[in-house]
Amino acid sequence: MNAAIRSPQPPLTRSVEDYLKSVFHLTSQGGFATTSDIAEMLEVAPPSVSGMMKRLSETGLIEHVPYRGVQLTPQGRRAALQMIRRHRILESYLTSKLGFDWGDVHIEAERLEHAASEKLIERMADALGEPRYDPHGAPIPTAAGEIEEAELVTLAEAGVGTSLILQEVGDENPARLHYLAEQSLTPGMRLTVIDRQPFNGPTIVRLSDGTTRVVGQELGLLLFCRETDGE
Amino acid sequence: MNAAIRSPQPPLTRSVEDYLKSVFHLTSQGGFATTSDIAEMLEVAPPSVSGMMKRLSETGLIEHVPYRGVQLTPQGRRAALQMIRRHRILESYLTSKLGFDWGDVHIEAERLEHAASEKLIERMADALGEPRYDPHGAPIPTAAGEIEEAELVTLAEAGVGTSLILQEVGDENPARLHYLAEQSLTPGMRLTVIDRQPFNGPTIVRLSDGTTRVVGQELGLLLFCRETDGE
DNA sequence: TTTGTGTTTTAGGCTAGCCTAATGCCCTGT
DNA sequence: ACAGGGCATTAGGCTAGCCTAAAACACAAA
Repeated sequence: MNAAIRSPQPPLTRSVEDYLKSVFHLTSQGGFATTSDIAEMLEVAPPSVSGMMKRLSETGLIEHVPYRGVQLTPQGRRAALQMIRRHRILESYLTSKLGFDWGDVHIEAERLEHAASEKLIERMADALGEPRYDPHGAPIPTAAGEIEEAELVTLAEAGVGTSLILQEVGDENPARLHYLAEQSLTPGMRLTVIDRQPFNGPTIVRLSDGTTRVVGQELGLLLFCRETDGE
Repeated sequence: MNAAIRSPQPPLTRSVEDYLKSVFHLTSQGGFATTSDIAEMLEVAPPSVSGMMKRLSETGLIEHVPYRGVQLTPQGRRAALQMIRRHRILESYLTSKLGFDWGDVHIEAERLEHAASEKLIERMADALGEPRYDPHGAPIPTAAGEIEEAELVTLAEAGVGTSLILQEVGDENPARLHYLAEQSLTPGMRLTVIDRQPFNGPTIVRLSDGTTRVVGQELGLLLFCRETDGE
């Protein structure tokens, strides 16, 4: 039927792309993303989310269980992962090729990810040598839509005495990132947990250069680490 | 008055940026940009242009003479030149740093120019060594908003016997650009006009390598050249 | 001077996305 | 078992930007 021919994937709007990313992040630990969580993440009012969820479930990008929340369909997940790939490749490119600070790249990538073509992203990935992690240590989905899922522990909950490698900084706040970089708390750093103060107190770690750091709980919860006892 | 504090320049929307660019291009030879010319350039209906012109003249970006056309105010011109700078820096960066074909960069830059920050553009310009011309030979406005205005003659109207340097290709059509590149008709090329057929016929030119090209009027009108008799 | 033609503008309508206010649903705590 | 609180949804409205159809205008030609 001639009339039935329609674009296989009517291009998503910027808003839709943002909603999909939010749902992806909010459901990455499983479960549903709630209306108010999405609203908070995107800084819109909850009714705006309800409206959008309705549209997105009509177009098959999400599954909406009224009064419970939403999850991505396979199609929605694919679109979300594509956006996350774009975002992380852009962040990587901006830092390593254009001298951007790792605290500043998020906001820049946030705008560019909606405008960059597939081709541009792949050229950038190519120029970078197909990076697997972005500047914050977050895994970059492949062009095919696969993403690494590692079991990481936050520094704030790592056992005293364990040896760790700081894998990922789960934050995009420029001020916090700037501070962490000053403290050499960047992905790849080897850490040993020396001590932790009680009552959600700070964690004391030794770095590979022998110096120590005192990391409060707020920051400790953002530092995702891999245990490396043996090595 | 506290309440009177407002952002000095409420950020322009994508549409507004596009309209300003159109008006700039359409008035570059002086005079007014007409509603229908703008409509054609932006591929929208004339009433949409009327509506936008009304808004833009209220915000002081253009001067609207009803039933006659519009011109940019100094403020509008500044904004337009900034967009054109962005566009041309992006085109330059994409071609020289990311291996894009000069026929493909226009469409990519067209989307990125609305998303790229000032800072990104300046980093790119810096990485390129502050280029003065884009890949098509068009002058890049300075960050301060100045643009070179050269007196160029099109190949189709250049006198037989004159020596020329191809300065700028006034087209963004990928197919035509691809063809011109194949023919080595790219900015910087030295040409000598050998002959021209009557009745808007083709121009025959000799290139610096001694080979000749037969350039039809349609293409000839897009090749802007500088005369170089003496040198 | 009037008329005709083409362009511009006005009128009225649509969608995407956002908002606030009002209502509806779920679930927990008594 | 149900009352209340909190979250989600519906109702109704707004702006930007687009559209088509109708009206207004300018200007040239008769």
